[in-house]
Order: sequence, then C-alpha cells, then structure tokens
Amino acid sequence: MSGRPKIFEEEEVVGKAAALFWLKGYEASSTEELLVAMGIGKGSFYLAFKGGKRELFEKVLTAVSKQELKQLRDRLAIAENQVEIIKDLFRNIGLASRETNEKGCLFGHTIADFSARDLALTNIAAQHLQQLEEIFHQVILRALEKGQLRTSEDPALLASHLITVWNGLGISRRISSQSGSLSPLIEMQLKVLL
Amino acid sequence: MSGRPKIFEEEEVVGKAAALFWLKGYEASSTEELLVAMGIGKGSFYLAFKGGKRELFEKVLTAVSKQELKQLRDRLAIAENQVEIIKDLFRNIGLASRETNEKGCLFGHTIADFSARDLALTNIAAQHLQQLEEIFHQVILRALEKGQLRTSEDPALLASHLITVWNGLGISRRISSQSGSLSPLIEMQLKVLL
DNA sequence: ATCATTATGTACCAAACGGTACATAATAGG
DNA sequence: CCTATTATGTACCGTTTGGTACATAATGAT
Repeated sequence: MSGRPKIFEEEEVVGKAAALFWLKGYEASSTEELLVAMGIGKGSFYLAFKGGKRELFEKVLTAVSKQELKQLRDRLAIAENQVEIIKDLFRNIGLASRETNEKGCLFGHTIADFSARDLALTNIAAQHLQQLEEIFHQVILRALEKGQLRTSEDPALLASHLITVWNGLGISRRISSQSGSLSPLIEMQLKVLL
Repeated sequence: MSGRPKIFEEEEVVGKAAALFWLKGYEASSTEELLVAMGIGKGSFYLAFKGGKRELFEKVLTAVSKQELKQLRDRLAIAENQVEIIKDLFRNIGLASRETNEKGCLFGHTIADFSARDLALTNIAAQHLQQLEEIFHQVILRALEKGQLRTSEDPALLASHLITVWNGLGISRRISSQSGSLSPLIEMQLKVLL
C-alpha cells in the first residue's frame, strides 16, 4: 500500500511558497527559489504538483483565500460589533510593519498580473475579492438592522466601495514610506461606515 | 555627420511598446513581441535602447506619465469647473470600453510588479501617482476657495483618498464584466467631492 | 527476505529568454 | 566617387527557465 513516507505536508509547503509568491510575484519567483523556500527537491515537487509552478500558485491562491476568509468569518462570528471588525481590518493596514505592507494584496496583485493572460487564476483572485465584498455587504446589512449604522447609501455599493478602497490601499501600502503613515487616510475612509 | 537615416521615431515606438506593456505587463511582454509591436529589428532596437527591455520600459513609464499628466493639466487649464474635470476622469473609467478597462492602471500595475525588486521603476510609478495626487490636491484647494466645494475634510487627505480609489478602480475595472457596470459605484464614490 | 509501492535527489534537457557581433545598407560631406 | 558615419537585419550565444528521466531509498505487506 504505502511506500516511502513523505517528508513534508502539502499544506505546509504551500504556505511557504505563498510567502515567496506574495513578496515577489509569480514570474519573479523562480521554481528553484520556490523549492528552496519550500524545503523540498524537484523530485518530490513535481510528483506532488504535476502541474508544476502554475498548479502550485493556484493552490497558494485558494489556500490563502480560504485561510483569510475563515479568519475574518471567525472573528465576525464572536464579535459584538461586526462593523468594528471590518474597520479593524482596514486599520491594520495602517498599523502593519513595513515588510507586511510591502507584500500588498496577493489577490489584487494577481489580477493585475494575470487578467490579460490567465482567466482561471484571475477568476480565483476575483472570487476571493467578491467573497470579501459579500462579507462586507452582509455585515453592513445586519448593522443597519440593528441600528448600529446610519448611512443612507446602498449597502451593496458601500461594500463595493470598501473593496475598491481595500485594493487601492493594497497599492498605497507598497510605497508608503513608514508604518503608520496611512492611518489618518484610513480613518477618514472609514467614515463611510457611520 | 549623419549616416543611414532612422526608419522610426523614438516617441512613436515607445508609444507602441507602451500599449503592449500596458496590456500584458513587463515579464509577459517578450522582447521579440515588443520588437514586432514596435515594428523595428533587434539591431535598431539595441542601438537606440542600450539598456534593452528595461530601459524601454522606463521610457514607456515616463512617456505615459508625462502625456497623461499634460493631458489632464491642459483640460484643467481651460475648465470653468475644475472639480468636474476630476470627476469626469473617474467617470470615464466607468464608461470606458472593455479593452481599455482590461488595461487597468499602468502605474498601479508597475508598483505591484516591481516594488519588491526594482526601486527605480517603482519610484517612477509612485511619482506619477504623487503628481496626480498633487493635482487633485490643488484642484480641491482652489475649489474650496471659490466656494465650489463644501467638504470639511482635509484637502490633502481627500486627495490621497481619491488616489486610493483610483488605484482600486484600476483593479476593479480589470475584472468588471461589462462596460458601464462600475458607474453607479463611481458616482457614489464621487460624493466625497460635494 | 523480497517485493510492490511510493518518495526522494540528481543528472539532464529542450526551449525561450535577453542580448551581442558583425556584415551590410543608406545617407552627407568632401 | 570615395569615405566616414550611422542604421539595419541576421546569425549567433550564454543563461536561465520550467520540466523530465531515472536510479535509489524507505516504507508496508506477504
């Protein structure tokens, strides 16, 4: 039944590859570098990921998406004031370290990179953003019901707007000189959630 | 003094290269493809652009930046209501064709691509956005003086915010299904300029 | 112990990449 | 018309790329 044992777990090496892709982008991360980062050899890699680098990136995208969405949903599930959780999501961009900020948003980056040449990957990234938008939407709707929010804007548009700002900040954060410099901007931007 | 005549103008081929870079990004545009798009051979190319592909891209960035900023400044110079010009800039994203939209924002894209590996190119793109932001800033200040604008937000922050939205829309437009679908969102976003 | 099975590391490879070398062509000046 | 000068096209090249082939190692089952 079972031969030589694996020396790695897929989830783990996908995570390590994610860090590199996130930092350097797809093309600029060579397979060699990725193997070093993942700590496995070519033999193991191409056995586990028959589709090579592209399949790896696809798995990275879905894994990161799943993880980020779960993390957010978990936080929302136990929160008294869900809107504050969303706001904190944005505030954290302002507070994050320089290294974290230089990574920007993996999904925005992916769309920029691939929208002209790989529909499948673009769709995965687009879907992530759509799901994030849907979460924003639901939070806004519930907050309106509870009277925690007194905006007169269309909740769906408001959610779209937040995604726009999210993606925009994903670029701004990459070129913001110091950690914290985006905070005043973000605070202003969050006034749409009053 | 002068030998064999050139069969191309630098400005012209830089423009043609820009279209390809803009559509496909830096890495995905091979030198071969670029040469075809520009309509010149390797000999001419490497004579005119000693720095090769990278120098070409740098010239593309500066050329597009210069052109776009000039166009905007010219429009502002003859406008009665400058704020409307800025608003139209955003509205045009909503109205643009699918092909135009798929190009997204060259400068945002460049930052995403290069911020982790090429400071010089990143800076050119960042500078463009800063100049755009400065234009927004000035327009807002003047509109406030003239009483054309009655916002209580800090003009500098407002300009930063507009750049954020600009960059965010640069991503959204790449995945928006149909032309025009972003317009309601953009109209809502422009309410910060009241 | 041997065998089937699965994983690993290494040697190897074809293709594409960006870039160079160089022979040749077209102009202006003398 | 010859020469200096500049531009062009083509043949070529070294590297790097992502990827494959294969011999070998480690396990469970019999």
